[in-house]
Amino acid sequence: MTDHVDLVLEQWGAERPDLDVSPMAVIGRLKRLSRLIDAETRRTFGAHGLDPASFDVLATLRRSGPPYRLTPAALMRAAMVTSGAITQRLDRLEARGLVTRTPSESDGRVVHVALTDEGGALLDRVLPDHLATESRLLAALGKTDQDALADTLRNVLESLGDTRE
Amino acid sequence: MTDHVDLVLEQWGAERPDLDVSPMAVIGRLKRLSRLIDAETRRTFGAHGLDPASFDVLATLRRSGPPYRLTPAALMRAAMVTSGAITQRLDRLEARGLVTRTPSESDGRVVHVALTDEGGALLDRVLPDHLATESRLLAALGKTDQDALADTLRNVLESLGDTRE
DNA sequence: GAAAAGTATCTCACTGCTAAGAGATTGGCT
DNA sequence: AGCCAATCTCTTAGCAGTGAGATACTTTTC
Repeated sequence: MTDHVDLVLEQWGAERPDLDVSPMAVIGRLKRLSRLIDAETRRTFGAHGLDPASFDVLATLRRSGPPYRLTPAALMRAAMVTSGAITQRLDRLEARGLVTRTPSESDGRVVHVALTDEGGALLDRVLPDHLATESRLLAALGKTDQDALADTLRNVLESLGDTRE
Repeated sequence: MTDHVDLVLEQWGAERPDLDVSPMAVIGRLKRLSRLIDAETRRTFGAHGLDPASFDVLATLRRSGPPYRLTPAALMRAAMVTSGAITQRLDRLEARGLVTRTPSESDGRVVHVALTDEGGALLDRVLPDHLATESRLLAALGKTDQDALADTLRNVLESLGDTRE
């Protein structure tokens, strides 16, 4: 069977046979799959009145465990976005009462972002649906393939410096 | 070794041991890797005065072969973006003289987008650098692993309906 | 051959991100 | 103690995308 990227590779092979375009077989597919995943998960979040960015913040707080509180800097690193993006995400979530911002007592530069009961409850409602969507997206692969895929991706991420924290 | 997603999985395991979060091992990594790839390739394009969106259009035209001409609708499908995004990309590229827009003679609804000599020359300058960047991003994997990864990703893409055209 | 359905492109309001930098605070160094 | 570099959060301008829909043209159906 062949997918869109196979067509792309054939086209390059015909037009630029002098170049080795084999990295595109992986990177091109990662990009396309990423877009598909994004579109699908966006629908799931939308059904609960959320967008991927808001879900990401709520989930990061939720999985950090009690007291469900992190700094904007920690959220920024977890989400791989700029500080400006986090400020805006928090503005939206705070306006909806899903998180609170409190100045730190020990460090005047720092703010503590905490999940409200409402925010936590909303996340717990969305999470099972989200996991079902993710699972459906990977349904074509058996458990062994999924594990192998995760391992391979971890190797690449580690080589690029994506470590814990 | 462990990466950021391993930490995420551990956290969910502690906070919500009732849920099966294993799909995140794959999907979470795809998302993070995609962001890293995007940031890196953006730098390569930037060195040539391009952005990923512009490169994408130029490359799609270039690999389509002579006469290096496609419709906005074809570009839209290849890039997986909305028609509005393509219109804006073409506005920018046309203003820089990298593509031309000509109304179709056989179908009044259709426009032909063609690569100019300048656009083709620019793409041919960027492409080797871009391939080098992609290759570097995957340097941690051997050829066998890369092939296996490409195969697995193709399986998933096909299962989601990502076919040739 | 006229009406209805479909297709292609573009427009526009809105959203969310980045890049650059400002302002405030902290901690290490001398 | 005092200074300087580093850190943290927020601000702002600008950019690129989406979603909904307008417009124009073509094809199908009766």
